[in-house]
Amino acid sequence: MKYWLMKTEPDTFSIQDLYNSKNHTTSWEGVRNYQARNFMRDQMKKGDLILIYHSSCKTPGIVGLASVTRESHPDRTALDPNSNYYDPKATIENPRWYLVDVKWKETFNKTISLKTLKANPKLQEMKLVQKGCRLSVMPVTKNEFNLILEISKTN
DNA sequence: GCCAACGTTGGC
DNA sequence: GCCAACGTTGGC
Repeated sequence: MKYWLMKTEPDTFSIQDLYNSKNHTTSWEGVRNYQARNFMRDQMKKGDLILIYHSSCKTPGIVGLASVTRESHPDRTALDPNSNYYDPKATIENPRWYLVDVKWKETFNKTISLKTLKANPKLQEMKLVQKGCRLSVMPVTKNEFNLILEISKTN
C-alpha cells in the first residue's frame, strides 16, 4: 500500500465537500499537471491512503484522510467545453487527463498547518515542505504518514 | 495583491 | 531542441 497527499482549495472543494458527496466519494477532477496525473494514472491503487491538504486559504495544512476507491479512469471534465477544466486537446480516444476516485475517511479535529509541518525536524524531507513544490498530487513515505497521523491524534 | 518558483507553449 | 515569454500555483 502507498501513501499520498492531495491538495485542494477549500473555496473550490473542501474536505467537507468531500464528506457531503454521495457515498463520501468524488472523482478527483481538474488536475492538469502531468506529474500529478501520472501518479494518479500509474501508481495510485485501490486502498491507498491519502492526506487531504487545503491550499490557498487562511491556514494551509493537512485537514484529514481519504482513500482511493477506484483506480485511474479518464477525467471527463476535460471533454466538456462548459467546464473550467476543459482541454481542447483531450478527446474520447485520447482523454489526456486521468483521475482516481477518492473517499472521505476522517476529518482531523484541528488542521495540521503547513507551519507545523515545516517546523517538525522529522518532516524536512517531505516533498510538501520543499521550496517551490507546486505538485497537487504527491507521494508520502510511510514514516511521514504515520507521524502525521500521530500528530493528528495529539492535536 | 505580490511575487518566487515552477511548468508549458511556440517560434526559430 | 533551445529558450524567451507567458501562465499558474500557492504562501505570505
